[in-house]
Amino acid sequence: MTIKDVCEKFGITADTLRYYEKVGAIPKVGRSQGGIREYDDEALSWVQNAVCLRKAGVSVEAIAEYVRLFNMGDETFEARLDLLSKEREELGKQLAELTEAVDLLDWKISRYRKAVETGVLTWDKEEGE
Amino acid sequence: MTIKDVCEKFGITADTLRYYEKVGAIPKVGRSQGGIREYDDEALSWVQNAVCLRKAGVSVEAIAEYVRLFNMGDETFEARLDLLSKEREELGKQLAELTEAVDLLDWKISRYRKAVETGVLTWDKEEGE
DNA sequence: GTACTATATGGAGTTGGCTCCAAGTCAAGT
DNA sequence: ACTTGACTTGGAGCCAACTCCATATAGTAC
Repeated sequence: MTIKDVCEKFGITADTLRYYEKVGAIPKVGRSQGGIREYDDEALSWVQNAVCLRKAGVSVEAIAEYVRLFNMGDETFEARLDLLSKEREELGKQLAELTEAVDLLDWKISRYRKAVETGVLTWDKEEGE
Repeated sequence: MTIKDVCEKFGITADTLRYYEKVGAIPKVGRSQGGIREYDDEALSWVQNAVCLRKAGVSVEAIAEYVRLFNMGDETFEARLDLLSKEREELGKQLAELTEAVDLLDWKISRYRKAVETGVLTWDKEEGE
């Protein structure tokens, strides 16, 4: 699979993909004789991992650290577990903050729907809503 | 309430608070004769709004746009509703991506717990887990 | 009033994560 | 073989959101 295919598959640019490889967020990708990247299934699953975690806000640095530990072999199971656990904890916090913001927005939106309807904006909670 | 109190209350720096005011993510805060910021309840709720939305990843620019519309008065109910709805939609996507990443991490963590226990890392789903 | 700490301002600097560019190489079509 | 378009590299540039700094003024304790 070429870099272009991978880009399309994951909705990211070739530059981003090369950048991830450069900083180690994915392991080195195999090349053709000509030096062109060829993504196999394993490479793809690394890309998927990186893209998924990045979308959730995990830093490129943390992802790269995981890859580094992975490449060091079986001695690093615990270190990897620690790393993943810490990141998981962060995402838990992030999830709580996101939920809070969603609630805030939903509340405001409900008030503005009413305001658009009635011409008056109120922040009072009313009965029967 | 002084800027320091507000910082402590929300866990952000004074610089950030001044920055939010400068770019309009919160309305101008009242000052003492000497020019020192004095946050009243209304100012506090604007700060809370900004902090909550920022933590969820809403851009400073979007928050400032909301404040701008707010200051324009009742003519902008619909514009504000549109803005909030769009941001709400973004947060919905973000929530889905975050949840996906959490699931990924939880799965990996479960595998690594087993690996630390047994010395062998496997990615096979097993019966009875 | 003096000393000391907090705050104000404008503007420069930093960081993370891309994003773009130049110059060159590779691959596919004709 | 030649053209055209995709891919390569190293490195520069960009943007959002802070973060830091220098200098000056305000408030507080004694």
